[in-house]
Amino acid sequence: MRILVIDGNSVLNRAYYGIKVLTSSKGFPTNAVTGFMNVYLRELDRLNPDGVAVAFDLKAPTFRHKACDFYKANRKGMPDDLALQLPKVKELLRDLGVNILECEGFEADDILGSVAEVFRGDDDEVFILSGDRDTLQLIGGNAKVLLATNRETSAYDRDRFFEEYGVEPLQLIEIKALMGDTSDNIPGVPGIGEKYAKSLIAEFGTVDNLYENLDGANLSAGLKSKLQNGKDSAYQSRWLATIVRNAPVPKDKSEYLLREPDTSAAAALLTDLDMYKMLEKLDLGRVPIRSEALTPAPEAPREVKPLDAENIPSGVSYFIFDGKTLKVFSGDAVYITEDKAAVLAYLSAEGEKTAFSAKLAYKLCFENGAELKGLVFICDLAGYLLNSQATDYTVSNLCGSNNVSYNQDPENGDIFSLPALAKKLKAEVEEGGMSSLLYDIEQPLCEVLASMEVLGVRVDSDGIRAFGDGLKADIHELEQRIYHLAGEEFNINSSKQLGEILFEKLGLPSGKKNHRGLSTNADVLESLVPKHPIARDVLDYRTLSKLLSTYVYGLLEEVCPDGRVRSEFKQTETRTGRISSSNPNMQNIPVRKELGRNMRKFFIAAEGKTLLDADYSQIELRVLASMSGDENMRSAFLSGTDIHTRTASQVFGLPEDFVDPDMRRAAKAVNFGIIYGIGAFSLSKDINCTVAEADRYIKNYLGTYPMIDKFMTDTVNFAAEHGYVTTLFGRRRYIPELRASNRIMQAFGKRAAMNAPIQGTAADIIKIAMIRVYRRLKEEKLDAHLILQVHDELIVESSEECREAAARVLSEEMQKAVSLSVPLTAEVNAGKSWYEAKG
DNA sequence: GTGTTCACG
DNA sequence: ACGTACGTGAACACG
Repeated sequence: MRILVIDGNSVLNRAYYGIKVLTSSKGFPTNAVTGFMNVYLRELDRLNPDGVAVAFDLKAPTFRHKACDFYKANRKGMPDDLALQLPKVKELLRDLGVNILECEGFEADDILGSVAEVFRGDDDEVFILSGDRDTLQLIGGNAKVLLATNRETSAYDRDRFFEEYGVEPLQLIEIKALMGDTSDNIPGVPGIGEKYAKSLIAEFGTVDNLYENLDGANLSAGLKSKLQNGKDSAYQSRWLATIVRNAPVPKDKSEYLLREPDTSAAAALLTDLDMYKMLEKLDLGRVPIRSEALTPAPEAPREVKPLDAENIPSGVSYFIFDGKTLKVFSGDAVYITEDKAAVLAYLSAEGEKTAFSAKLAYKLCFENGAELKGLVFICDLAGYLLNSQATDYTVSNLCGSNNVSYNQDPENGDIFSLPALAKKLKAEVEEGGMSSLLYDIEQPLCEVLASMEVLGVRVDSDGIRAFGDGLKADIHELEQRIYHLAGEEFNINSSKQLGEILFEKLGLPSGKKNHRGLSTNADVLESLVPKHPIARDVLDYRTLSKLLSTYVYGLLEEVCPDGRVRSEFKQTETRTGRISSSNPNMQNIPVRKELGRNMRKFFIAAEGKTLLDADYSQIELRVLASMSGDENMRSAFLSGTDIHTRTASQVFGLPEDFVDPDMRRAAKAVNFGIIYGIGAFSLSKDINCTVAEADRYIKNYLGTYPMIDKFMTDTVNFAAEHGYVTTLFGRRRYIPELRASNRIMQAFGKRAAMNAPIQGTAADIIKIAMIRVYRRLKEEKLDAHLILQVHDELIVESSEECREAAARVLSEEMQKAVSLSVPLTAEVNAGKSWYEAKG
């Protein structure tokens, strides 16, 4: 039979270090479990074995059959967040019917070797899966080793091994005896490294043979004495490196067969860990979950019937609308229709409605002059508030992460589950203090975004095409110049090929490395400008081709037949509470450099209309001033002077008149850095100074604004204690990274913790402003409509007549959206195009 | 499908 | 000795 034997500890360990951060919504680490299962399932699928066994070290393997005191004495203990996952993997494997082997006094690799001994029959095939190259010594006979990395697995048989090592698999032990292995605390012979070890064993075959013939061997005197002195260590190391094959594993082959899985238990465990992808991979998505903690699923309704426009369910109802099919749960029946008239009749009828998601319903209503009535609860938005870091919000995912049992009906499980889910979400949102955030901000905003998506923005396609033609000509010219300078034609877009030209052929100095080669990013190219003319050309080429492919071609593809583009504004996408924009992304249209800024000339108002552009001035810094309560920063904003000049003046201790542009630039960089959770290294790169200088700037800054310093410290402490941070309006962001064992990860968590309350509060504020602007334009019956949002900027398309009134609405509603301890200011400009209106 | 690069706030 | 600002989306190359 064919058997797969896995070194559980080693594969789990690789998985843990291979995947960065992955946790359940409750913060339980799942990176190792996920990585392990991915590797396991990949191999299971590929090999289709009859039997599987997973070997683990027993809990306290301080000494084993090899009674050496130092053995693994200083091997570092498992990180906590890996140790937590070990029992989960075992439990999951048991649930899936996989045999787990643990033997007192033996390590996992000894078990592998022992199992291989059991399967030595002519009809047997053994595949040993491990992340550890030590295991390669087990190759032989009918045993192959699969060496697992996170990305792929490479299979080693005897020939492949010989090709790579030049010796037989068993001789790996002899090599180790000489060279040792620091990760396993095998000493080897002092002074003998990999190179000598390999060549000595290639020549002598074994350690024994080497020592027997040492005297007459043709080796240098130094080498000989090293070997002579290290003889004891060599034999001890040889012993340590040997995987034993006599662990007490089952001798009966049938014991290794896969057992019947307990799918219910596996599904419950995966659900608890928020591992929904895995649930689907294992095809357990519809398995009923046994758990007393779950909110019971509603009884399946008695009937499923078509929805009739003449006979709409009234009263309390729940609906799911995907743009085409409408499913309504009301009373004890489910109604289904794809008929637009019936959908509109339902949506515009009275009655208390709960939606899974509502934007598509709003859009349908807008497009047909109907009104969506009675909507009181939107589930996906509630789910987003409870955990903004999920990747997608589906009924089954939300049920899973909120302990609601998902109805297993293959056709209508979603709609059947909705009432219980909504009830639970509502309670959770309230519990989290986010009711107002949901009912006063997110839910009303949904209608605003739907309206913006339906309206879209007019573009000048001919203008874009003409601009693109100009770019094309310039790009062609640059291409020719670059090929000439390089002495050959190559794909400039390929950083690999470009790197070869720059760093190998032209011999230019390379800067940073990324793990795929040498970086060719703008920073590196900029540093090469004084050294070679090709650098400038490549930079220009990059700028132009970015404009052409992303903006010119990308945008033209998105233009609707009526000459407008309709971006999608996603409300459950970002972890901070911002909205995102896609197809096309209207939030990253060029503006900083003049060439790109020209793109904005092609976003125009419709005939007889004008664009109004309003943007908040320094909203994030004002939020920080207000939330931290720093008097110095507050008074800076109250004084009304330029904030960066003011900061420079205070940090450098000079009157504002004495602040030169460099000082202002530095102050500005620190102001931004503070918002992002500053580090001296990055600041120094940003303003081109030494790390020590940057460090001093930061210290001066925090000394000048002591309450900002305290606010940041308090925020990180709160996050460490509670696992999340909040905005002024109670929006949460969970920061599981703070619990990671990895320092780099933790540092990232700290920065994210410092940034989220600021970025998130600013996001909350502009959302409030959007709702108020939308409502007031409607109340005042102005021919003016919100069409775009770019984080701190709102754009309204208005008739010429309503222009003044609409501008007033924008400015007033943005400024008074919320009352902070510093004023919020917004500037409004008008123009025929976005370029003009931007001021 | 992932990584690199670069556009925005 | 590490790798270094926060949050996004799109195009392209490459395996």
